Amino acid sequence: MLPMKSRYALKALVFLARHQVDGPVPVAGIAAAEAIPTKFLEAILLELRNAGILTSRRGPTGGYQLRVEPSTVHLGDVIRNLSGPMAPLPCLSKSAYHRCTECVDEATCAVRLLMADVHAQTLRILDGTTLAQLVARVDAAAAGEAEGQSQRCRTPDGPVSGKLDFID
Amino acid sequence: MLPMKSRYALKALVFLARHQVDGPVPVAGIAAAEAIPTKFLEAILLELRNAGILTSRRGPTGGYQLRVEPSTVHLGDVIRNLSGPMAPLPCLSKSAYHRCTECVDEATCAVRLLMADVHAQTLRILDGTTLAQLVARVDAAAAGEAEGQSQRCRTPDGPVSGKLDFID
DNA sequence: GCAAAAGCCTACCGCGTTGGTAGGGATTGA
DNA sequence: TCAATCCCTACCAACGCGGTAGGCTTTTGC
Repeated sequence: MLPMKSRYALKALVFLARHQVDGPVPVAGIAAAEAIPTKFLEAILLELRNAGILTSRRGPTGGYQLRVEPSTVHLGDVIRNLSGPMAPLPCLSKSAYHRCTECVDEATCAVRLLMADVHAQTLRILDGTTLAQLVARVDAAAAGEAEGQSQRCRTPDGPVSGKLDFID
Repeated sequence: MLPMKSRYALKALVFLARHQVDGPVPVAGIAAAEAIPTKFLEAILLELRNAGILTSRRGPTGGYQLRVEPSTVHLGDVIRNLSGPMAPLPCLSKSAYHRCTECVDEATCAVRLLMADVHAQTLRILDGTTLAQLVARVDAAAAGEAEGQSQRCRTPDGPVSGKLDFID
């Protein structure tokens, strides 16, 4: 499960990308628009600021604002900054690697071989997608929804999106 | 993070696939070979038995044994049975779907759009890989290791395995 | 210069899940 | 009948998650 912290952060970033021209947006405004607990969001935006993604201004007319272009914000970094490494096994994390105590031989560990693929695909998507691309996809989805789904699957430079039909 | 339950289960299944001909294998034997706490593994194998993947026999010469062919065991099902749905968001799970309370519009939710791809790829790999294939990959890795890595990347009908170089 | 609006900082906390352990009962083969 | 093995119930400590509370600091507008 993706932690609430990361979910809220992504929503807030999309919101801020949309309101770039408006100057600083106060936390309360974002919280209200996206239905996020205000004080919790406060802590999240602070972390994003410390990560260099946002800037802040205090006092009336203050608030948060993107520091960099949406096209340079990689979503994997956002999640990593807020919720730590995404590796499904400690032995697959580069930034926080450590051996699985139970692993007899890492090179031939079945679990590791399997999850390495999962991890690679996850990173390909999350680090390969920027905030700008995500905003574009939301726009496309909104357009498709409004126009009665006439233009489905218009995912720009999009991921596989094949017709998978697995459970869960 | 993949829970220990699922990791242990996968290791045990690979072990059992290797020892199919030996008849039932006692829990203690698997636990010793794979460095898994015995009583914990006991509970796990019981669940796999209730899921129809294993059979058991009691008394001396008893133990656990695969009930079905390794080529019919899909690893996604193993993980689901032991650790529940794998969806990164509740609104992406088919078996345990429920709306995110904070989600204003599900169809245009940025987080959902993004994670849907991640989830699809995860399912493609985990539900698309069988126990038999996993055993084969372990063998291939062991062979490659022994032969001084002369035959790398021989992943049979394998996943992408491109040269990704992301952090974490 | 003062009030109000906003960000910043520290501390705390209930709850559920994870990763087990303990102990014993039920079966079954030698 | 003994011992190995599976089966079942109960319990439990530790940790992370998802917040909440309360106050301090900076800045703007009047």
